[in-house]
Amino acid sequence: MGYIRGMDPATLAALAEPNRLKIVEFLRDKPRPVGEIAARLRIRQPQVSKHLRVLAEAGIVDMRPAAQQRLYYLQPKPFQELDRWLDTFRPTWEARLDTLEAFLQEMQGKAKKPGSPEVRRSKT
Amino acid sequence: MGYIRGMDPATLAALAEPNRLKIVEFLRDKPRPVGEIAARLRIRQPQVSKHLRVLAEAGIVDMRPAAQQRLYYLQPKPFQELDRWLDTFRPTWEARLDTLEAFLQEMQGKAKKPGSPEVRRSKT
DNA sequence: ATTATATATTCCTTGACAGGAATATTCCTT
DNA sequence: AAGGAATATTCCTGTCAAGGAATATATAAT
Repeated sequence: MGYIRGMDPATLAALAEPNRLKIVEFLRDKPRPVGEIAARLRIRQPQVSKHLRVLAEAGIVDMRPAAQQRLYYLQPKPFQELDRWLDTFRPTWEARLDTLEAFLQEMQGKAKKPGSPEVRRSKT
Repeated sequence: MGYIRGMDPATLAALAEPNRLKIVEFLRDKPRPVGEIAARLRIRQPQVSKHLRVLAEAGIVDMRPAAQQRLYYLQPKPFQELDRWLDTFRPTWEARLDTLEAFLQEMQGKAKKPGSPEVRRSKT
């Protein structure tokens, strides 16, 4: 653990596995016991338990025992973290084209070769 | 390709690799040539090219040639997609505790669990 | 206590992937 | 045309993660 600042790759890695992503989406509505997840997603129970462990270690889910069952549910924190991370890209989305043009200009001047090549600009 | 609806795991997989995540963050501000990325992140050039290929195949970056250089820049679409996906969880974040409690109630209907915390419903 | 139900863990095998090193390719310069 | 600079690709190797199968653990019911 760590990642005081920035996005934790572990969160993304946990979500990147297709079956785990489906599990997360299945948990979106309400907590679910392991067996129900396995039945719904047609994954064998041991694999579901393993995936849930990975998700839990990433802080994406937590669990509450209920009799022999274990009710798994989502934790908001990783999603909020991901959301905040995405926020840092919004400025880029909008200014992207401008930045590209500006940067191309800048590059051509800054390129350490004298006699800079001609700038190719796409027509609009 | 595919994934008409829902989140594409490939996007997450591409972002999950630590070096690739750093590359993406480095590209946040403006387009960069491969060599600059390699120098800044202290990764060997071939590995950077490979990572960029993965990112490109995931639609996260695109490229524009400038002389012998290749300027890589971010593509907004995957981020927007990720953002929309996150939106589908927002309702859950807020109602999470309620849902949990409600579900536990329902569960307890057939299985009593001792030590269960008192139910506090913020629902008026 | 024994049995049943629900879940977790272990062992094994296989495939994917990341890094290193060397080489190929592309484009510019002279 | 030849050489140089920037980037891409290939081959190799080690590591790690995911699924299958079997088994262990926890809790409940009888």
